[in-house]
Amino acid sequence: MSKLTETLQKFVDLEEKSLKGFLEKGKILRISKSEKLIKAGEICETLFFILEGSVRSFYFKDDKDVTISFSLEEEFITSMSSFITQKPSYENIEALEDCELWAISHKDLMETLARYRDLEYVYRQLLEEYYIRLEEQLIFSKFKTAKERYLELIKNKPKIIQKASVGQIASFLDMSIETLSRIRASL
Amino acid sequence: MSKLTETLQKFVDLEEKSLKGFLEKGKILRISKSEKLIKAGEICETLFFILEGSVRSFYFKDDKDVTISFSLEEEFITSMSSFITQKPSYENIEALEDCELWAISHKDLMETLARYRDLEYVYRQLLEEYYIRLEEQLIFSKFKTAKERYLELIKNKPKIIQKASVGQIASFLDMSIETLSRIRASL
DNA sequence: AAAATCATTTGACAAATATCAAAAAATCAG
DNA sequence: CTGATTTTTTGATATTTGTCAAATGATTTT
Repeated sequence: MSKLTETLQKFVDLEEKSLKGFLEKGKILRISKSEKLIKAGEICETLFFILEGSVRSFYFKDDKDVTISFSLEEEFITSMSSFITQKPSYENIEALEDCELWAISHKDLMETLARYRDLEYVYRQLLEEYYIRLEEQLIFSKFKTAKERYLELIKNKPKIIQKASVGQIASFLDMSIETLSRIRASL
Repeated sequence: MSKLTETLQKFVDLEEKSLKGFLEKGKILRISKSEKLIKAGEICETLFFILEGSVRSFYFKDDKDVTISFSLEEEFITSMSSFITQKPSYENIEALEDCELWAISHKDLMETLARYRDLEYVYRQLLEEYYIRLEEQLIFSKFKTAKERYLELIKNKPKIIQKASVGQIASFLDMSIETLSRIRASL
């Protein structure tokens, strides 16, 4: 749990009561490999923080599933667009391995943010951080070749290589399974 | 200026003094076609709102410039990562045509957000909106073919077709000038 | 352990797009 | 207006990556 506290305190020291108010609104939950946190078509009511484990977010394109992101320990994860708009999600999120998560409902989060000014400030900074990351991902996908994208993934999230299947990684990197297999063979 | 007010009020009715406090921190500025709002290498100190005109954001890849986004009237624009982190920008932003902008400095914005709670809330919602848009763009670029990406641009931002050059649009859509030219010929 | 299922690799070929070169069209300067 | 420059289009070819099919390897089930 201190992982969550540390992540929150990265930006500013929160007052004790804000931190406490926030933490006690959440629940710990454990899910096992392949279980879904969020299902396409449903409204995403929950923001998760990964205490242990890793998850994968994906869409369906025709019949195949296409990976959008991988998230590891100490990251917040939700179907952002569904969580924010409270409309049905297009995205699925599933556990890549057994996970321990901290979870807070949309309603509780909104109430907590409204109550504690310093928490609202932290939430804003989190949003900013996530925005920048997404922007980096977009630019990265524009500028790099298939091989460079793979090498970059190894550098940034090496753990993913062990935890996700070739198919999941390939769709994340926007290439076919075969192309990824050939890139790996060439290294 | 009421365009800016409307955009802010889209989320919640701001108190009169918050709105006033915010608006009077900004300045109106006019720039002519091709002038730069933000230059790569410099720290981006300003958040702009486009009252009239349109702008283009781009990076340099080797020697060529690659368009990252187009922004039209009634949108906020800045080099988000530089503005947020206050580190040098990798991004350039230039006017596609003569523009009228509203501009607020990072320092003034931060002070204003700290002073007016309801403004901070609006800023958060703006961030959320921009996040969702970026996410859509990322997914969109993953799922569509060259032709579909062009048709989507026509649907979403038809004005851009008139205002930007073929080269600018091609790099935005992640294809060569020649491919774009052929797609246009085939319609 | 053998059979069955699933995931990954390899090969042959096809499709999409990029690159290079040149022609045509549009824009600009004097 | 006219020649010069730039932008866009068109054509020929090369490259990258995808698709399909088969082979190999790994994992699970009985």
